[in-house]
Amino acid sequence: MQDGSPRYHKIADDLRSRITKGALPPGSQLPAEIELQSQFDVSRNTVRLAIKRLIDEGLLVSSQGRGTFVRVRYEPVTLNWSTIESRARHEEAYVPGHDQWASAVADTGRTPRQEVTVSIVAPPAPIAAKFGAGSVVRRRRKRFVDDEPFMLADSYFPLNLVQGTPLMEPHDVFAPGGVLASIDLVQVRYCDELTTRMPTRVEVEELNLPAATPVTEHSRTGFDAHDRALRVMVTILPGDRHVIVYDVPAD
Amino acid sequence: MQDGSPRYHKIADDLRSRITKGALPPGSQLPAEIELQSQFDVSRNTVRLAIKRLIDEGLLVSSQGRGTFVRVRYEPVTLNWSTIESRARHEEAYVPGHDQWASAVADTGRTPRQEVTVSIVAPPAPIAAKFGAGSVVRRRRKRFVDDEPFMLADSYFPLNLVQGTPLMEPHDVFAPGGVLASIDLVQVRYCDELTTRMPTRVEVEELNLPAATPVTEHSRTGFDAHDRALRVMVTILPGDRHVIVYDVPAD
DNA sequence: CAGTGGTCTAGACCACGCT
DNA sequence: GCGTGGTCTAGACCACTGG
Repeated sequence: MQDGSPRYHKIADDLRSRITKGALPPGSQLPAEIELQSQFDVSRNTVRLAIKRLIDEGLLVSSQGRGTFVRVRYEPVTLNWSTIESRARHEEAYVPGHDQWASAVADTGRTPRQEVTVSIVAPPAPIAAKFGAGSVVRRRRKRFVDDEPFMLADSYFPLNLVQGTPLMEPHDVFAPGGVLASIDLVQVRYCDELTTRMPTRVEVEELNLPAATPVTEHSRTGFDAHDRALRVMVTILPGDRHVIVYDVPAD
Repeated sequence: MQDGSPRYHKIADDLRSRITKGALPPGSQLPAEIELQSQFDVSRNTVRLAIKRLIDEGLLVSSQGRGTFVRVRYEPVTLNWSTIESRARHEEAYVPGHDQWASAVADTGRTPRQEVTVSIVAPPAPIAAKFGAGSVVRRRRKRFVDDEPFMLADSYFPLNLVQGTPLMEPHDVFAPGGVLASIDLVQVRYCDELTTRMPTRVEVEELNLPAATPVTEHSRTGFDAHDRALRVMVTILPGDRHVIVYDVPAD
């Protein structure tokens, strides 16, 4: 960069290149701010501006009382959304107690777990747009990996379709072909919509997200043979720990 | 929030609620920092911390000499990647000079444009993993909407497949069924991988991205009937202006 | 030119994690 | 208790935008 760029940019550039060159490997601790202050001969605030810049790029994390560290990336979980609810695939590869997400996590040598809460709610606007204004059942799943919060998955069903079924109970429901098949509703196609954004404050706290971690909001609507929406599943996938895959046939 | 939270959090909360309640609509200007300083009776740095927090959430943008404004969101462009290169679809809906991206942009009343540059390069690692180590042709497209940079799309082809074809020339190539069909190569399936991350500094500058704008990196690999990779297309989609759609048949 | 945000200083005290 | 980052102050000057 030119001479014209501010000092904290140059300090950030210096530290960034130390990181990408491997002189500061993931997990290693940066020199204390006081130390950097004298190394670069600037005030502490200027050091902090440089560090903030790298935190915003997702390269550093800092925590009060401990220090500032080069960020350690999660090993990503790969989810193939074109087969995740395939009936055919489930018949061939059904593992009791594991859906595809849990299997993908277990494949990386970690331990998946989920907490389920079920409630009857007035539908939020995007859900009402698909089902109409009637009450809906929300099955909220918070998914953990090695006991750390990892992702959120909310499923919405029209109340009249699921009342009195096992889906109303706050337990895991695993079944070949997915939860709807277990109550004799057949989805013949899905429509998935993906958007990418910064997390809300609530999501940051629920998922314990480090700074500069964007999320993908994945919304899947399942339809039956009469093009009636049976279910909407909204998944919040932190970008630092997921890869999303689709297999697409050409026609 | 409790009394324990820092002052700049409370100031941010106050401003955030003014924004979400509509008292500060998109595009409106915030009071100057000096003004907020006396309104909240804090130092200017504390005001700046609060503002930075909201910038990081994507709610505000500020520019030197002009002021700080409530961020105006783009009207998103919706891309359906399950039909974007469909031959069937192109035969029915072929518009000369428009691919699906350009059509999606035109649908929102804006004007699409792209700049194409072609070069022969050594393949970057993820590309080499799919094609092998031979030289590849990179067709880089920078796409604009109303003359503002909007997204990046790089296509990679093995050199031997495209040498001497129109794909080597730095012009738009539009054809029913896509560019490969135009040189008699037939892709029978695609594999798409999506990841979400913060943009690199280079992407921030190329795309003129506001702070707190994450990107989706979409990578599509096309295969022929012998499962040979014919092309890899890597697309960088800023999260504030795109919705990605997939239609998925159940099986 | 006046007014805005951007950069920078040199201090101070607080909150947290560790040992 | 010590060392870390987190919060906060009260200034200063610079760089850019717009009338």
